[in-house]
Amino acid sequence: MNKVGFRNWRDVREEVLRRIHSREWPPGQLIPNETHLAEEFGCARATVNRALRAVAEAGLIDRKRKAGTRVAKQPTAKATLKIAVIRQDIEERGMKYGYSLLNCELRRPDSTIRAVLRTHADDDVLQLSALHLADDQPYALEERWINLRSAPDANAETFVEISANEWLLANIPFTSGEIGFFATNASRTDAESLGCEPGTALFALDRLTFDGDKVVTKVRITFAPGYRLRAEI
Amino acid sequence: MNKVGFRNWRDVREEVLRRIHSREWPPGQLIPNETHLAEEFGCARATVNRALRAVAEAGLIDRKRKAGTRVAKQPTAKATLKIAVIRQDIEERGMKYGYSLLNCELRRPDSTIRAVLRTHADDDVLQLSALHLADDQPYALEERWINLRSAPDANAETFVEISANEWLLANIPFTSGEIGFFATNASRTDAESLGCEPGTALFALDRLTFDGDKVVTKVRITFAPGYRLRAEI
DNA sequence: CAGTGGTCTAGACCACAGG
DNA sequence: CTGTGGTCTAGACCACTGG
Repeated sequence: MNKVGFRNWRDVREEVLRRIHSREWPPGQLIPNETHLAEEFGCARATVNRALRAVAEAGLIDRKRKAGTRVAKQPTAKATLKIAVIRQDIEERGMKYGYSLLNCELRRPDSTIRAVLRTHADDDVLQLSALHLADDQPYALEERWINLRSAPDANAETFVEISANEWLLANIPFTSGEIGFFATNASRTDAESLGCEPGTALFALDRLTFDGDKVVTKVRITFAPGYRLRAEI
Repeated sequence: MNKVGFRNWRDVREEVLRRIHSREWPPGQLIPNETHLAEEFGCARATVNRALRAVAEAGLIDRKRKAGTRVAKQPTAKATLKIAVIRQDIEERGMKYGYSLLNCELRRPDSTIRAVLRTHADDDVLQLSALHLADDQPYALEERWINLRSAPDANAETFVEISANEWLLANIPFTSGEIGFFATNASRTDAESLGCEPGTALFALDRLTFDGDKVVTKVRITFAPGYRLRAEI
């Protein structure tokens, strides 16, 4: 319990991580409270708090008022994915970005889409599909429905020069979203657009975007064969 | 510029988010510095800092010393995935968890695996495959290689009662990892294990786990048809 | 009820990087 | 060089919750 004299919260965090990693503080164990650690480390309690908060965010400890801080039994590995604009994604890989609008029209959606977008029965929605290219090869197919009540300005856009993906991000604010990843066998039209055989396993995602409780847009992005979504833990 | 008297950093964060969302602070714009905002909000600078740090972590603003704080032009949507233990994943969906070890043996790996695990040419590695079941139906296939230099105790385990997935998490510390998600057509053996037709599109992930610079384990998890990985933005 | 983490404050110094 | 965010401190009060 000697004072060590750590200078900043990162040092404290590293020391805490070391103790967890070395099993000096084994999984499930209650660790000393902030005041004790501050004394031991020779710093202010706020500094210890900052460090422990960071470790807690990483999922390695669980903190509860009164109950204290425990080393997590099963550190929940959290992978943070940056969902970038597709163009950015491609350019970061050092490839040339290309874009091609396949279809764009106002439609009266079926009840499934209507339910998802939370539109009225007599609302039209903008439905479009487009292809994103990397080095002139198909990269991803974008199929999108835009709720014109949430994004009325979209009606004035042709989406020929700029993809809906980028236009929406730049022009329509959103507050939250849901995203789901899955695998799907290429349909005949998928295969045609992406230049692969029907039945090929394709990585795809569905994303639903909200502005408050209004649905802005629903999009499905189906990637060309071989796509991998990477993340770090 | 009246004092508003926000009480805590969450209030400050909400106000900042509101201004960004309403375009009062449009994308790309420089926002007032912490001292100004603290005055305006009638709180300490540390409180403003706490709030802005949270907003920055969410990807909505970019902060640089001296350059100040700007509203991000393209808010990088960040989805945080909790990669839970499979059993936990299944139980959280209210289903009964089952587990069945298919194979477990010491092997001299081929050069590809050896390179990935960073083992020596004459090191054996533990190779195993297992099936995870939900309500007695195949849920996911686990194919794993364990570096015995990083996890020597694994050699004493049979992995009949407890999956390697859980055993490793509970017994072998790790510091970081890489994860990749992709889609794959079911091979004949995949199809047999998971009870589907060969060729079916399956969602799969590869994960590589490190303890410092030592590789602990490489695992591929292939999910039964219909699996969706969900996240919120 | 009492102990723990959560937060705020006012002030200070520092590190970085723009101009 | 100078303005900005980054951080630390000592002390204080609060909110939650376990026992």
